[in-house]
Amino acid sequence: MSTVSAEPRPCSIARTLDIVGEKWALLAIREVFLGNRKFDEMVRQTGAPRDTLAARLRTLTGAGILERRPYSEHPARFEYYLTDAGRDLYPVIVTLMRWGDQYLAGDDGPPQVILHHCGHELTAQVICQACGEALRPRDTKPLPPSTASTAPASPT
Amino acid sequence: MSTVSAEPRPCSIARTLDIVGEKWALLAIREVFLGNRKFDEMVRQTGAPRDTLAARLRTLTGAGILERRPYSEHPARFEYYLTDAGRDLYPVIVTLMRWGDQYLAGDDGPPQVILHHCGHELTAQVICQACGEALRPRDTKPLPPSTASTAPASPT
DNA sequence: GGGGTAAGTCCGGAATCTGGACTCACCATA
DNA sequence: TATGGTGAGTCCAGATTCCGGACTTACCCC
Repeated sequence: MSTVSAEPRPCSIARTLDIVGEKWALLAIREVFLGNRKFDEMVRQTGAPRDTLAARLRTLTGAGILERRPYSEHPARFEYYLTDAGRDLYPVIVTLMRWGDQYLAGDDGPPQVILHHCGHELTAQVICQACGEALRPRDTKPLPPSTASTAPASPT
Repeated sequence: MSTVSAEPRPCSIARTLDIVGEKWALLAIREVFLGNRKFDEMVRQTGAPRDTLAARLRTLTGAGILERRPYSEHPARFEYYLTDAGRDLYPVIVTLMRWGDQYLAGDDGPPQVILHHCGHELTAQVICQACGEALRPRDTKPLPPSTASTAPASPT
């Protein structure tokens, strides 16, 4: 029986992208990281259509990445804060940024520099948490998913 | 003069997302990292509409992230390979994956395990390249862009 | 009163996405 | 020889989403 796997690969990357895999979503998150928590400010800084941004903020709030907090009652006004899950997207943001700095910066260099508290400008690097070595694609090998998911939990 | 900055923030993240900031683009790249270089295989594994995937592959090829190489003449057949720029997207892929593993994995745990050549399952971690410390948002501070871009290269 | 700020919503046209069918050229099998 | 599969797309028509701009409501300040 060769079930020709009509289904796409189950994958954390795909799942993540279903939530944040869109330009304006990530840029909204970027703004919150930069400290801009207000709708209008995000519109200005990202250039997103107000409509679209409103939709994204709803999605992100619903997904538990942002939290919408009122800071004024009568003219109802809100600010967006990162949840823990949202803060954990920082690595995604900074790796995207690093790639852009490397491949898309103009003559002026990176348009935005981030300072690390160690005193240096931040250059994000990804390592293997176990051994601390800088990560290179060639040093990794995906395990066949069969190992984990086909076998119904038989820890032979 | 309050030029209300009608322009969105110049930003490496935004620029990067203009190229890879879409689900199917990143998933196509994921497939190539996993060793699936052929169009049909990518369609199967990602679930992307053929049309859309074809468009994304064109974009990525044009952006210098993938390279399209023929492996058969007469029925013209092609494979996609990562360029150096493409390989440098690995950090983005693995940080996305890690987030999904953390927040969206079901009871079965992460659907895809990657083995590092150190012998451990890969858990990607982002550090500051200068000091080696694990990166936390609170330890970073964006420099006002004025510092770098307004001043026309005066290294005072 | 006039202008600004703030957080959206509403609109209609434009662009994009989608699933499915189709193509064309080869190969393997019965 | 007929049948079916693989592979890399293209074509289509309908559905969805995106976009920019105008609008709303409620407050504050001068």
